[in-house]
Amino acid sequence: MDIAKKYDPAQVEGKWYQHWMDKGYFRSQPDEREPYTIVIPPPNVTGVLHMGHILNNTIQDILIRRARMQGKNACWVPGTDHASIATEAKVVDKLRKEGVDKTSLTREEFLKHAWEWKEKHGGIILEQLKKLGASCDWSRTKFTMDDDMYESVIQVFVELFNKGYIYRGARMVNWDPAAQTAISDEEVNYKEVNSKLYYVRYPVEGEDESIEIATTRPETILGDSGICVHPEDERYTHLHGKQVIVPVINRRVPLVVDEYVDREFGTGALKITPAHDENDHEIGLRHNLATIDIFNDDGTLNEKAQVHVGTDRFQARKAFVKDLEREGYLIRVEDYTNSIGFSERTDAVIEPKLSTQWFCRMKEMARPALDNVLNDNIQFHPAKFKNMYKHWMENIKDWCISRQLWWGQRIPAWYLPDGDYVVARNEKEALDQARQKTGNPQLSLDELRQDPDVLDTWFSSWLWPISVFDGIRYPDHQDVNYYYPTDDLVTAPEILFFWVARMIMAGYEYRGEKPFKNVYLTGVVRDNQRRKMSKSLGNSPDPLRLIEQYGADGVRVGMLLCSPAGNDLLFDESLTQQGRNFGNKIWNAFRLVKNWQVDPQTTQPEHSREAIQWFEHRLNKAISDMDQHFEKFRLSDALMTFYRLFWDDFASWYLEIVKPAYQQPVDEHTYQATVGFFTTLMEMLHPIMPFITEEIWQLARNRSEDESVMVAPQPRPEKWDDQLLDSFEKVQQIITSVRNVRKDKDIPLKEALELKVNGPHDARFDPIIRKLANVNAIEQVSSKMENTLSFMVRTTEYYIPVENLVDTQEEIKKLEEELEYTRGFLNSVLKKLNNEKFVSNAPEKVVNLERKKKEDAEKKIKTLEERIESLKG
RNA sequence: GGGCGAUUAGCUCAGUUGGUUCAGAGCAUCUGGCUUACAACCAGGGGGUCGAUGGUUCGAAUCCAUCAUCGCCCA
Repeated sequence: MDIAKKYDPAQVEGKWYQHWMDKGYFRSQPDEREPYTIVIPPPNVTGVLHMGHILNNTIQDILIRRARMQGKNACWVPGTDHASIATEAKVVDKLRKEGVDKTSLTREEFLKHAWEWKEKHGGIILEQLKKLGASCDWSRTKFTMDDDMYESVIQVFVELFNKGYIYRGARMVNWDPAAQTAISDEEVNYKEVNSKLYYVRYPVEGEDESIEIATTRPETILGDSGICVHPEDERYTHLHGKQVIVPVINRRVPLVVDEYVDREFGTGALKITPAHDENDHEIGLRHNLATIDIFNDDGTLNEKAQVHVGTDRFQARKAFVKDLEREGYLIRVEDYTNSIGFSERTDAVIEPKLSTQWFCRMKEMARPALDNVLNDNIQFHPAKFKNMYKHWMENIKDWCISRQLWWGQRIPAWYLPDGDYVVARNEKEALDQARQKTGNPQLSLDELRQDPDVLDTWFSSWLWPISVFDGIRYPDHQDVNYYYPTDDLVTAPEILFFWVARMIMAGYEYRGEKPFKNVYLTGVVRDNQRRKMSKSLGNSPDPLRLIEQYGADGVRVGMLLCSPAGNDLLFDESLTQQGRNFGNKIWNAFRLVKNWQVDPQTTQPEHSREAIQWFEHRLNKAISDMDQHFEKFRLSDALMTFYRLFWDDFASWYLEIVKPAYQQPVDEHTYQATVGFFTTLMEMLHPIMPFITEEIWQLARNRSEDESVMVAPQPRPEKWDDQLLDSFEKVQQIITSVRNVRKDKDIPLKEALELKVNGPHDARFDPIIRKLANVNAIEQVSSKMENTLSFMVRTTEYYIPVENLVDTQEEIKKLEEELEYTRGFLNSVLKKLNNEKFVSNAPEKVVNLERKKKEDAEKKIKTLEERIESLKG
């Protein structure tokens, strides 16, 4: 067989992916088998593949492929979410470049553009995942704005509203006065800026004194409706219950007490502007203070400010400071550094603004979501995230679910002419309700006005594990009954609250059951300087380029090599290279085996027979180790277990033992066993490196058209003998020692040596020692030997007789060093054994071990001493 | 400011309920090799008082306390 010297992933990967697709191996339908289900964390429809996706989807693919090979009915549902904010921003941007202003379009016209954009760009990321080898059931691909998904969201909104969970309320939003829209917290960039801290005096009514406050935003004084001090602050105790006069505009406001106030900051007195500060708003609510909104939407002052009406907020600040100064209220100004929010889109300073929004009550739904994580019905990997989750869930706030956008599920609320509203699944139901509510059967649809806002994208994705199986609209759908609850969710800790927690809530609310059993939390992909990978830094490699260069298998391995669960991972391209090198190693090992001539007449050498036995045991232990790693979601460790098994045990030891001499044939037994090992190894590795394993698995034996490693059973461990493995380890040490002697004394491998053994020695693997160390005779002796080089493995001494090469002084020195170390070791053991408390308190097993150590050490010391004695002659 | 977590070899990390020569792995590094599967390789070697201090214990990388440094979340 002619096999390329270097493995070329590019020639292999596309071919097999197509083959798997053609065979329908990714497809899943409910049947009598046990299901294993993953729903993909839907990537943003605007997105392109980045390293985070590579990590996340590599892990999911490993899990799903492994489950499939374990005989489960594996179903991985792919899809994307509509990402209302990001997508709308992109579409608005595109239109603007074409000279079209969003405000000149109707909602319908705009949405048409948005859908066009989605059709054109929306599927890119899923196509890219195919290059990675992702074995999703593509026939199930979902999008959060698909009709059925849209309908599910609306249904949930209506139902939760009817349950009393959804309500309208006031909320402080991040207002961008330039774009004149509210933006999310994620779109606010905080920057440290140099600003001023203004100290201002507020006269106390009916007293001859003033109270002093410090503020960075003096213009908001115009919206003040109170002054607040700490209840235990003695400086102000005498003022409790007084009224204070807001400077310049002379508004009378109460002085209230609240523990929120930091006595150390500024003067310990806080001005309260409920309309323009989140915390002030809360204090205002607690103390029934007025809410005075002094800004227009464009950031200019309105008539409620009373002065400087129509002036921009920053101009107004300057002007008002002058007013304060002129009228003697300004005490002093200090330089000050604080953190201010800027709009990601327009770079305008964010103005906190009160607005009416839709909210979803969280308290009731949070309860089961918290309990079932705390009691491990749902497990987080790593478990440390439980604490964070608990803290968050116990302090959960209601969820603001409305967004001032068009791209998304439009809120199914219709306002009546009198300002009241109805919530319904559609216009017809809304009208019916409205007529009932108003008692006016003549009311027409024209008189109703639907809420213009859409729902938060998370309000779609929290239903994802249910809605992709159409379980909201049809709770008895066979798909949802079969696949739900799903098994494992793989996602980033950043969205533990936004998404994971809410899915758990929706799961219990709608199915009375968890949405998944395990949550595997990946880290953040960073560069090797610990910087987050980002477009603006340009420090993220293009994943598709990496796949082209190193192969999907190589990229997958590279990703896993640096990804212990939950830790950030410092990605470096060299890891991908390591992955590719590993593929090449496997490939060349296969090339070796495939190029052997098999001769049925040749009898099996003893060393091969023993090696096969050993490797069988070694393999079973490795399978078991890998199983345990997978069970604990320690994918990195599972890979490393295999990596070492293949590279060290299989390639460096096993193959070197059974390898026939140059141009010699191999016997049938050994060949079959070796190919069998290869097949098993490929099956073990397949979930991690799907492509190369398929290529080799197919070439290893004559396969029928319908066979594939991806649907072959995953190897299960049989019993292994630890003692046998231990014996082999000794053999490895012997061989390494002989190699060291050769290197030390410059004895080429071609020159055969003799080996004399003094002490306990299991001769079982002697044929292996003969072959790998090129030893022609291994002989037990009972006395010290002169004129030999020596080494010890455990308590046994080995001699290599070599003429003229023995440097006695050097030998003695080496032995003395070892003697010294062993004496020290014995000493530490004796210390323990002579300790009455140790012997009486420690478990017997531990004490016995120490006794064994003592015996071995004493034996070794004796051997060494005698040897030194004899060398010294 | 509140909460959570981390600190082990040059780098990235393991180290399971305290107990086998327990201080480990991969990479990097050093030495020697093109030995016809593989230089994307082979054979060997070196390297850490487990962040600091104190405590509990017969015994601590592991448990407790304090401190230092770093990170994350929330405000």
